[in-house]
Amino acid sequence: MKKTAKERLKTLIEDVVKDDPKITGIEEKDIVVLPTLKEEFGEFYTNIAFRMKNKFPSPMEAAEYIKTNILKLNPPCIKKIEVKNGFLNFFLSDEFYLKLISEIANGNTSSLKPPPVNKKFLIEFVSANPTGPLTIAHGRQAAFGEALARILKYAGADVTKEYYINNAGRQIKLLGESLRARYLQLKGIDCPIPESGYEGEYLIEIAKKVPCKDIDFESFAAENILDDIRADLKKFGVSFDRWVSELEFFRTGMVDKLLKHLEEKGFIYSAEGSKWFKSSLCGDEKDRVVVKSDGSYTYLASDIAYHKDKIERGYDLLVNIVGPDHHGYIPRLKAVAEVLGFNPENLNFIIVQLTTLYRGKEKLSMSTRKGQFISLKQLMDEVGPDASKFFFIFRKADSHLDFDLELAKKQSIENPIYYLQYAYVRMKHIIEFAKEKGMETGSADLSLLKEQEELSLTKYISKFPDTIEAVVKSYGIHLLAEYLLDIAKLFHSYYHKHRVVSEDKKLSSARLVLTHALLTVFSLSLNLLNISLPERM
RNA sequence: GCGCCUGUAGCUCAAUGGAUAGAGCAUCUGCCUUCUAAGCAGAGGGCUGCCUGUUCGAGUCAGGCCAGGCGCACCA
Repeated sequence: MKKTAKERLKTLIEDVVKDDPKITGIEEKDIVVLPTLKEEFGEFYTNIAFRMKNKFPSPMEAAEYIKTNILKLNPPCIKKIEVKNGFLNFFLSDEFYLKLISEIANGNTSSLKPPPVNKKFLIEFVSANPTGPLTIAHGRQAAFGEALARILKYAGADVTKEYYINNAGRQIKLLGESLRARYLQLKGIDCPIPESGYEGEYLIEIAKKVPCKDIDFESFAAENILDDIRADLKKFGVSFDRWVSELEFFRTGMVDKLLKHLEEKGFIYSAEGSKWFKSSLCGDEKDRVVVKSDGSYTYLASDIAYHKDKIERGYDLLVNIVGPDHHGYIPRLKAVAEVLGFNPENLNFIIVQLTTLYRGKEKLSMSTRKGQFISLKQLMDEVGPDASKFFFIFRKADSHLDFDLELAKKQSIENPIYYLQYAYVRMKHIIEFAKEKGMETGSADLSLLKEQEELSLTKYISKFPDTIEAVVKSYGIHLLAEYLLDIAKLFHSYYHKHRVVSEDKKLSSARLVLTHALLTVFSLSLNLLNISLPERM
């Protein structure tokens, strides 16, 4: 695997620092190289001089010392190093950049890869109960999970996407009773929906499909709803490697077996007519019921079995993407992990906050009970899957999201998804236009790319792997979306200031190479974000 | 009452403990004979909710307040 520019710089610093008696107390983790936010500071910087203040009179002098020693090695990728305010700022050589875009434009994208993530991930997400249609909250989780999985995979991780179907328990029982009531109502028999049952109209539609009164209403309802959920997700462009059924953990006896085992080990005890899991031993505020006094199981009981199953399948990291209504559930699952011998730190929860829908200024209040809610399907029908996905992911997961339906439909600069797509179409169009004119890029002289915008764009391309790395580290998908918007802005600006295809054949060729490289980064990024691109606009 | 999340420009939001806190929208001013103006250039706009710490350095970390959202089941 090819080293990124950042890694190369890090190695250089390590080499200089490692065996120098004047420099002590610096460990590998102290050597941090980061992309800069401003061009005046070069492309990367390190703050290592601040870590060495005891050995040198000032960070400035430490920085100068390191700078001198790095330059002695005469590294080819560095144009210059500047010491400013104690920071070492690295400016990479033109050759490095020109080689980079030349490779990318020619289809060799190895330099766009981040340092490999050699880990096995299991990402569980959506996992909505099959008791009703997917909501926009599920939509945001779905968009997030799919994009995260794609980015992790791109970074080299082994990723499994999983949907856990809660098709057992009280809610499903209520669902079955609600469907039965709807069915009987259709037959003219007065039968009320049970208390706190499901009153949504979708059950009437399903009731129409019920063949006779002797069916298993629970599984009939759940299966029908699950079919809709699958169809919605498919339309949304979200797929799963596995669909795991809660019922199976009961059918195979795994739940009973596991609870018994945990009881023998003293993690489960009986009290007040129920059985309790001692989650308070591992950080939960209180113990939790696993077997109710009526002998039925709580959700936690089967979830223990599910997580045991996850752990046994052998993953380095278990990622659960959940809504904010589940946050109280996290400590007990962490306790489950600990009791089952899995490091709770490797059981990660990503809480995707809620979305508030607006239609312009008007806030759409939603209430499932009153049947006033917008489903994911309705959202897709109104603004389209791509715009929906983009709005869902271009904000941090733990930020509440305001989603304006009017804005998402607008075809103007106000709407970032159109801004991106327009940039993409422009790139494609330029390349096609050049092709019609019979332009060639094969023997382009890239040293002709001297404009400030061209250099900025090139540097931005080189930061792609760093962006991916940052996403992997923080699960912050929005960073990639923002990166893309930044490139789009730079490109639009470049487009207006300079012509790619002109009378100057040599210059045109060089600029076409850059455009090709940009297009590659654009397609790749949008693919990772699971957003499709139009051929024309 | 307890827990989680949030609080940054008029609005919606970025910013991995780094340098002068950045974008977009909105407002104002310019720009189409050109590879798509669904676009571009420029201007104004800030006590990062408040207070105390930790640090060479805090929007970021810790503690305490204030405000908003969401949870606190033998539901899932």
